[in-house]
Amino acid sequence: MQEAAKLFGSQGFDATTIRDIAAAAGILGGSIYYHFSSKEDIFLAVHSAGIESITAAVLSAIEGIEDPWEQLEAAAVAHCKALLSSGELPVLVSPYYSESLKGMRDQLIDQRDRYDKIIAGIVDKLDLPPNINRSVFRLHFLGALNWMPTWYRPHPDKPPAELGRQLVAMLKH
Amino acid sequence: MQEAAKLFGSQGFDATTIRDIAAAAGILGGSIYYHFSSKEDIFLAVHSAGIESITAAVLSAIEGIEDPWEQLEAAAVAHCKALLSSGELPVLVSPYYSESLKGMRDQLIDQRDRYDKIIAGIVDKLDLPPNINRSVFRLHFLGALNWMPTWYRPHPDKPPAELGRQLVAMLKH
Amino acid sequence: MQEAAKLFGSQGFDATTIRDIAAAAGILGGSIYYHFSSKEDIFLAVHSAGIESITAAVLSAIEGIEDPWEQLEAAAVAHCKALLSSGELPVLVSPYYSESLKGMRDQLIDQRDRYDKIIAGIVDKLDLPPNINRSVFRLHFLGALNWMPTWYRPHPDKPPAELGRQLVAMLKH
Amino acid sequence: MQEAAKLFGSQGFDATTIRDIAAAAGILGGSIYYHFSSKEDIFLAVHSAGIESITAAVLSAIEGIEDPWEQLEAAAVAHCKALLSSGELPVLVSPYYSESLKGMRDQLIDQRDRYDKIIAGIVDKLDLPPNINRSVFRLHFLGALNWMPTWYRPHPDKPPAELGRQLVAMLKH
DNA sequence: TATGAATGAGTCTTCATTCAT
DNA sequence: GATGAATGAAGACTCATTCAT
Repeated sequence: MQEAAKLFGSQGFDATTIRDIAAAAGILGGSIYYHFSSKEDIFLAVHSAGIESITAAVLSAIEGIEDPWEQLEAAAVAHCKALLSSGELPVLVSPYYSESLKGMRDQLIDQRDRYDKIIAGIVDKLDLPPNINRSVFRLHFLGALNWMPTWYRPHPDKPPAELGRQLVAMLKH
Repeated sequence: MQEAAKLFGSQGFDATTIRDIAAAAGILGGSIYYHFSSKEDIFLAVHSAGIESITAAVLSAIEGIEDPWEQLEAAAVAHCKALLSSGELPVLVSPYYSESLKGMRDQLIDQRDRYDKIIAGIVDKLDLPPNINRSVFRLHFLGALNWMPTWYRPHPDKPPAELGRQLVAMLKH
Repeated sequence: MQEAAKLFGSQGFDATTIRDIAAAAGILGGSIYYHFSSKEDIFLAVHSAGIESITAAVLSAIEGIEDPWEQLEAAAVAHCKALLSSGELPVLVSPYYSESLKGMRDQLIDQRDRYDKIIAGIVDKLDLPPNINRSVFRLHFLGALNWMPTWYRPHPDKPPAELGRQLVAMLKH
Repeated sequence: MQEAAKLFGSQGFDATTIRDIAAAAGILGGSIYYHFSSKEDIFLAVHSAGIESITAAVLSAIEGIEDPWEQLEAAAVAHCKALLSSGELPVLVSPYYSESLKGMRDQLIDQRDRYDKIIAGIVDKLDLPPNINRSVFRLHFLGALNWMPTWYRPHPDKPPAELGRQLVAMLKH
């Protein structure tokens, strides 16, 4: 599953083949089916574990922090680290960009739901101008974060954590 | 090309087949190759046209506006409209999520470059606290925008334009 | 037809496309069908012209020569020149190597027949040991000649004519 | 591979489809790719085995023979038998007649090289008039032999072996 | 005579999946 | 638990051929 996470995370669902995953795990394609019943099954498992891990990282990061803005910053930083410091990067793809993923759409959304709620909880406590819709705020906040893998290339001056801090600085009034 | 744009935009590159595109255009698969020499070729053409259209929309939206924040808002609104009001929606996918797209990465980035520069021009004139990195600002701004197709479902209360306005409201100090 | 001869001669029947030929002739694929009714048709025409030209070359080369061995040498030299000094090289492929050509087999053989008879006429007059079968002699003679394009690369020390002379020197007792 | 050899040998590379080969082997098209990674791969394997088999046949045929002309005859006979008595006929096609084969040209020539050297060794020891170039001699000798599949049809009066004997008789002074 | 556009069958190749061993 | 071998559907792409203009 670690190997699968790496592959799905770096190549996407369609471009990752069962044989890729098997090879990375040191077995043959067919053997995968002893452990999982389908490619979607693997993806769901990997996705779930990814969400789990990012959720745990965020929860532990905001623990003990009172101020909502500071919580948001801690969450952003944790999210960035989990997403960008590859290794076994959490799959956080959008069902939007792949027809194949659409079949799993509902399950994927379910898995992500708990994480979304945690962020929503923080956003709710934020001191925001009345014209700001908190739901849209959350979606744009997560959107900016999730788009990062698109452009981010490791660089000493801009560590993942810094990108999270900057985002919150941009948003905090 | 309009049909191809719709399909690429809604299903992604891998999941869109040449036959899908041909069928949508009312011809057969093989006939596509009279007009384009490969699937990548079609994508590049569609992507280029998409960028072109969104660029034109933004340029015309900010024309005559002096205040940078107002420009940013106009740009965000134009971007949202172009991206979300389907019809001939501009393909603005991320090469990150598809191995196949990675082969075109450089060309895709080249095409997007001019648009990026326009946004960068606006961001440069913005009155921002010194601790904000303008480059990161631009990337998060565009990231939030580009992630929208992931979650947006048409709804009378939240027209595309409103999402753009909200984003700028969130960022403006 | 000159262009078609060059292409068929250098790439073979299967690898030469109607569009290749058309492009070489400065027109478009479809336009070919005003002049020929099929690809096979073109090939047959080109093949026929090729045989015609090699036949003419050989006939004119042996004209006025009395001695059969000298005739054979003149024929070999003419054959080599026609086959190897490209330009519009005569197509002399073997229906053996291409399933597609097999459909035309009989017609191809008919066309080649007259040329074969000329060589057979020369071989008949040759002073040969009684254990040599003249028919096999002719076939091996032509076989060696026709295989040349396989290995021959233009070289000042070994001009096409010399290869023909050598072959006859090898055979003459 | 035996089936592939037969097909490549009788129809050529282009006209032999993967499905042909698979069907002859009693499996489906896709299954081929478990054993070979491409059509060229199969051809190379078959060609190599063909050369190997003809080489072995010739080596064993000339073993124990001292006289070079007798060696040449033994070699010619072995070559003819291997080439014409189908069964698992060695592919010995010419890269000249197929554009597709040209891509493999160098590898094909490499494979054939060892065999060429064996024949060259025999030709070197031959008692030949000084005006005969031994390299050209070898090429014409092999040319006549390799062209045989073009015209040979099994016939009790002219068994493959006899054709080899005749060729050497024609050449021996 | 030539063009532009389309057809449709066919080609190689890929890949998730199955299953007997 | 794993392997080797196969399946079969699907995909991109090619190309001879057709035909209205």
